[in-house]
Amino acid sequence: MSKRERAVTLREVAEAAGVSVATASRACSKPQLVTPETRELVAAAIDRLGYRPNVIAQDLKRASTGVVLVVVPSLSPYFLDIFRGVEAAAAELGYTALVGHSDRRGDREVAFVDRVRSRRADGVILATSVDSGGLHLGRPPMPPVVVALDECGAGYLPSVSVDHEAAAFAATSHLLALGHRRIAHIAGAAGSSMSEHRLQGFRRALAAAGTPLDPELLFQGDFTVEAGERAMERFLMIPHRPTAVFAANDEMALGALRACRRAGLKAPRDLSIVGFDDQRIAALTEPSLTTVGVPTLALGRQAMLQLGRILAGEAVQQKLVLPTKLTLRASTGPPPSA
Amino acid sequence: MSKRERAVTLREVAEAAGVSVATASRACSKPQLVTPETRELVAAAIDRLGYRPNVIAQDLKRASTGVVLVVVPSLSPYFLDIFRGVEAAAAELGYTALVGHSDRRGDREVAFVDRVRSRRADGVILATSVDSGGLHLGRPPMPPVVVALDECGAGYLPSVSVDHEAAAFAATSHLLALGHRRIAHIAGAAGSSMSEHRLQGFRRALAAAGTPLDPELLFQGDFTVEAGERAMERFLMIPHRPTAVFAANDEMALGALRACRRAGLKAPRDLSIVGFDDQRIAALTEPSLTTVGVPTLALGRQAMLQLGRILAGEAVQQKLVLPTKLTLRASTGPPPSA
DNA sequence: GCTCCAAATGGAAACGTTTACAATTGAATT
DNA sequence: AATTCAATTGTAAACGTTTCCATTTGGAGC
Repeated sequence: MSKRERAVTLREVAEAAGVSVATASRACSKPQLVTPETRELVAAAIDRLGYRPNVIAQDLKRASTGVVLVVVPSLSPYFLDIFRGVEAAAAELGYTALVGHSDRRGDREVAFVDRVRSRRADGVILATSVDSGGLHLGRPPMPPVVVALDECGAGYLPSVSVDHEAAAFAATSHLLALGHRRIAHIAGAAGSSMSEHRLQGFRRALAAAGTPLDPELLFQGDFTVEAGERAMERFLMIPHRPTAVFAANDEMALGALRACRRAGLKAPRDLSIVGFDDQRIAALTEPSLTTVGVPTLALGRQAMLQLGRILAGEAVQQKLVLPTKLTLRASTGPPPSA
Repeated sequence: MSKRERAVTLREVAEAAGVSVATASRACSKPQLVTPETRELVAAAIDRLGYRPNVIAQDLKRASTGVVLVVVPSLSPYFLDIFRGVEAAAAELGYTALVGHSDRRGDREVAFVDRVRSRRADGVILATSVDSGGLHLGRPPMPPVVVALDECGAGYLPSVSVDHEAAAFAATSHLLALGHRRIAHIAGAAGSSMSEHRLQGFRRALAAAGTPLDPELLFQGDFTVEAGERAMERFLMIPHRPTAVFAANDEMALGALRACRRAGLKAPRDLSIVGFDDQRIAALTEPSLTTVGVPTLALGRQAMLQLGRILAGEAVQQKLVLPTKLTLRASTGPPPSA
């Protein structure tokens, strides 16, 4: 233990000011209940002794901490945008937001939710794949948790998300409209419901256009740049190779782009590429990336507002869905044959 | 307030198990002090009632939280690497690390340090520019704070950093050795001691080589990609333009690179560029970036170890300096005339 | 001058733990 | 059989606040 000297308590302040502890407490937190003179007295004592309230004691008494935890799978700019959205809304509601990253490990997710169970935080926002995470929330009562971005497959947790399926449908339709017929898909991490919805949207768009899906044009990725590279390398070895690729996120689209360049192919001349997420980097690549924009800030903001309602004991809408926006940039164009 | 039902307390567990609160407490935290039978009894009751200890109460009693806060200026991958270093060491020492970002705002830094003053955290690691931040730590006793990456100019806080000046000297010397004589520098944010040390190293290298510094070749940046672009645009307008540029971080080097490409210049053929930090992206740019590697993980790790010592009441070495490493990649070469 | 009331204050009980101390056991030592 | 001791448990006092309740005070209204 530290040999740091004991901190100043409210008792000592009260003594120094010549008032009772109760009055000192009131002077701090409910100034209107105390005469201006006593207020002055206490303020002077606080200043003189360098008193800081012990928030842990306050939290224990008040049975709440004013802290919400935002759990993200990785500390990447994308998720941090969601966090920023949460943070802004949290500030408005008088909460403090802190980030924690789960590294996509279920046990770490549970550890964060446990912080709520053990009263170290008031609520949790999970911007992570709940279903894959093995997050078992155990017996009721359900802790105040809101899922952001993804949704809770089991349906027992409120969520704020986007319609991944519809967005993927739109992205694929864009490629079809440009004239592409052989379109490949690089799927996201297996077991993530986000990945599955995006894949379904892709499938539905092809079906709607009457274009059969060649199983060779489907690659099981995991959201990393490397997966994108491997996928594209595979696609390029197919005799009748695809003229367009729809990746389930920007990172994989980037990997695909890089593999193309290495193979001497230029997008969009030889091949069109579409990403998903509209991460900052998507606008900066060469060529810039056509991608599906996800309203990360709004997602975080709404998740926090939902959580706020839950914490206030209000009822909340179980599923909130925010709109996406297909952003056309330089990586897509008509197929080479056209 | 929430209409959530009151949580199960240790008292209820004790009653259910037919033992005293003290025994129940011991069964949880000091199992060796209790007979196996009682242990069983308590465990069963805990399970039956779904008891979770109230950590806030524990913290209050123990007068410590086991939490350390890592304050970073921005949630960028670079700082998150430092965080990861802290996190790993924290886990070894039995602490939990949480990130907070200050947005380079002094008041936010102070707010985080205040969290330890008000006992919500045991210590703080500041991976941020202390001197510019207006962080006034007020009267003693000094809270347990360690500065990482930067150092505390005023010298009243222990720090773990690298020798920015020597690293900048090495980077500049590399360019000189390649034959460059007109070398420009894009400086970091004004008021950051890191920026100043890097600038000094640059100056000293030129001086050591007997090369005078043209004031036109010095640009005051702020660590952003945009600053790098603007700097390079300025440099390219100079009649006798530089053949090499040393940027105070990778982001600005990237901006410079991009401005070059737009101007139709190719690195390293027409111009050499050196960055600082060796962020992940440095290896992925086209061309890949020659840059000064900063041991971010080790920096975080050592900072946490220092903090651990302080919290244990041990004396610590005031300044710890870790080595950097110049990583040669594809963005540097001999000047065009050579 | 008396009552009544609001405002200001103090005393003390909470909040849910941990732990110092005391009390109770039963076995081992003499 | 008396003594000592370790092991196990219980009682109660903390930790630093907030807040309920009671008490004191000084006017205002009669």
